[in-house]
Amino acid sequence: MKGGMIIPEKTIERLSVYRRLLETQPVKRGGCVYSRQLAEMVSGTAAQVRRDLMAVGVEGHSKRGYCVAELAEAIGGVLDTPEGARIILVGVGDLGRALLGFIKAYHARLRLVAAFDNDPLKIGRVVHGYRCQSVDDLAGVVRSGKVEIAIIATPAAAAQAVCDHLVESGIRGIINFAPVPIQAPPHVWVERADIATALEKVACLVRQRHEDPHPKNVLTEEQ
Amino acid sequence: MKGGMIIPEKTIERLSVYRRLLETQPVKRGGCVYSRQLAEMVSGTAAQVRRDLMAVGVEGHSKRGYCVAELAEAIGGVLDTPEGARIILVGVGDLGRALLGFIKAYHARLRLVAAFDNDPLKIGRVVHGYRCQSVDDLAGVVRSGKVEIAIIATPAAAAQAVCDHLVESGIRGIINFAPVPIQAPPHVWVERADIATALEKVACLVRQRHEDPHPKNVLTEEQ
DNA sequence: TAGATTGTTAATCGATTAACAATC
DNA sequence: TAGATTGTTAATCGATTAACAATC
Repeated sequence: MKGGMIIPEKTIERLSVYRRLLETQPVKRGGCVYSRQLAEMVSGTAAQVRRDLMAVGVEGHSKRGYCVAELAEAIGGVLDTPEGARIILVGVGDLGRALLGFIKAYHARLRLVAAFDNDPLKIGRVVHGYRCQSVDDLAGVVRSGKVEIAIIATPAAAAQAVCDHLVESGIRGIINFAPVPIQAPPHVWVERADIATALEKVACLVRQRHEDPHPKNVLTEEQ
Repeated sequence: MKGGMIIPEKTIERLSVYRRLLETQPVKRGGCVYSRQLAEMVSGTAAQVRRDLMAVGVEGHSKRGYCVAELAEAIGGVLDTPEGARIILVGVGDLGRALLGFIKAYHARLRLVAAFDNDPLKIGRVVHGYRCQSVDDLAGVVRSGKVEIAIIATPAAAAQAVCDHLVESGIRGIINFAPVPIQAPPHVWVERADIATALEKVACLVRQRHEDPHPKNVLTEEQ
């Protein structure tokens, strides 16, 4: 990949998935994969896989495909912060607990700096090896710990206020699991992770498809 | 909305968000909202909101905007299954527990038919009011309970096998929280809900933007 | 009326897919 | 060589945004 250019959002998502597959699949003979094989694993097309891999700057071989080890390393060069991204979690309920488990599993690439809650019963308790702190300490920790990313796993009612504090403290990216949209300035990337919407979406799509096996798009229907 | 047509995926996602905002925001004076106001709440454009609302078949008023109550009801007509979508959960770990909490909060629109795990210590236990059953009963429950949607919240290693059982039992939609892609036939809608990818994506995007404040797209760069 | 908003079409933008010369 | 695959450009597709007549 040439320097100073950005990789499309969707490509980044797929690169993350490709790498996890490369790391967990049993090693292919010769340690190589074809774009066609990766495509099959993600239910995509070989052309798309090759286009995605263009962005990471690895070279394939017309006979052998791509070297698995080299590919995984090159994707890491695109996705990873060398020392691991510095991250905090706000909201240590059931979902927060689950997220701490995820982060722990990815400890090589993600550094959890702190976890926060406003419930006095939770403050001081240790979850998945991380101690829960008071949200009153949030701004200080974000600033002094050079935290780049925050996960909001609070109830809907608290999300915007937490977001505002994070932005003010210099956060750069937020992953929002609260079932409500939050507003942040354009220099802060907000990733929606809205479970309620995902559930409603699938329920609706499944019903749409059931009721009409060959539906047309409402906005582009031909007469 | 005219019958027999499908609504774009992205529009469905936004309709879900609009409705939740309409239901939770303090009622505007006169019980009306403008497309511009909804747009601001979701950090979108007024044109997009109006285009989305075209699909639900409500009429706005050039002086008053849209009637909140009427709009929320009309969105429900598009999104909701009248009796609530029939859903199951597979995997009652931390994440599964959190999801049961979410589903409980949406009990009017989602009917949890059952929750499953393969851990003998969990089977029989009650979580958020739902009793955990053995995965051995999965196929039978899906078939006899006419379950449309399943949530996979298992470890990565179990996801594909669970998916296969679900598909065989006649499931119509799957939301996959396991950090691995699953393969299903085209008549089954699979929605990715990959937390590991979301974390890696935001970490990468935040870094990209930091290193180059005015980046170009790697694939469409002009010379 | 003047001004703001809706409903809708056309233009733009970005992402996916098709196609194919170059390679082994 | 013949055949499959890569790397890349052009074509297609779908989603977003701009524009504007109709409305109140």
